[in-house]
Amino acid sequence: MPRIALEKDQPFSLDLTLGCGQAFRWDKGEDGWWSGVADGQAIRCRLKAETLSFEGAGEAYIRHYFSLDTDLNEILDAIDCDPFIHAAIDRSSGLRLVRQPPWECLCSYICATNTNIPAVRRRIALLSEQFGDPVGSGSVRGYAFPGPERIACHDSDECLSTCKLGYRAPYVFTSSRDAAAQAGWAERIQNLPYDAARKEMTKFAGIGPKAADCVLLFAFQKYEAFPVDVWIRRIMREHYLPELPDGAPLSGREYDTIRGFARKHFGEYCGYAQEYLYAGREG
DNA sequence: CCCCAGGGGTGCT
DNA sequence: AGCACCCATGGG
Repeated sequence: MPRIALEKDQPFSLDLTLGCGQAFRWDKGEDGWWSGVADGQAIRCRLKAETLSFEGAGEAYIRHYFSLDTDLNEILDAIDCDPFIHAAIDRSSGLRLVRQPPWECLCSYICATNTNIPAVRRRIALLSEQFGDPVGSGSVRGYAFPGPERIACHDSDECLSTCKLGYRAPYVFTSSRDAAAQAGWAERIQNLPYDAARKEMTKFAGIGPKAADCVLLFAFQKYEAFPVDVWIRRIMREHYLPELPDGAPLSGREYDTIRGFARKHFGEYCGYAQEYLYAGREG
């Protein structure tokens, strides 16, 4: 079993990283091992003391996926600018943003509109079982997330009817056609600055400002992105922007107010601040 | 039965 | 441009 010895001064919590809701394909078994599929690899891993054990992927991929090359302390120092975020950082120390496969991430956040995390996980699992290839062997098995062409090759979004996507099915289908038609879309987005990348992302069907910010943060490492959902909005109103309305639907203007405040207050890594705030929701 | 959820598209004004 | 309304599904 391959292992990675973590550097002493670099905090890393596997539980917080995989359990915070940024990725939808990981499960923690009774034995304490996490299992999931990423980039067509069925992976099992466990963190004990300062050692990350893993199988199913190469060391370079594991380091890349978990952003182990990122100096987390530098980022946390940068966003640690008030007592509330300081407490959130203390509470969730070691949470890292992973590097998700772009297409899977895009699809995941189309499926994440107006719903909850368990339902999103089910939809992504169904899509993988329905359209993806079985991968792995022995104790590590699963289904690869299907490339866009696996969905785009069908005649209509009816092919998605078993995946419980509801009104999101036509969005997934249209975005599959779109992504399949332009092979280099992810590299193009990756090479754009945040604002331009965000504009490009919202051209995909079913991707609005919120979903675009999630994909930019979780798949493209655009740490200036600050996704605002009902939880983050509540936290920001209660702790930073008391003048925000309570109860009314979140308008585009209010979204930009919150996003703009966060960018100025937390700085260029405000996306990391968002995830630490989100991880501490409900308590 | 209810209300809520990591919202976006459409259409009206 | 800003706003109202609809969307289909699942969790609690």
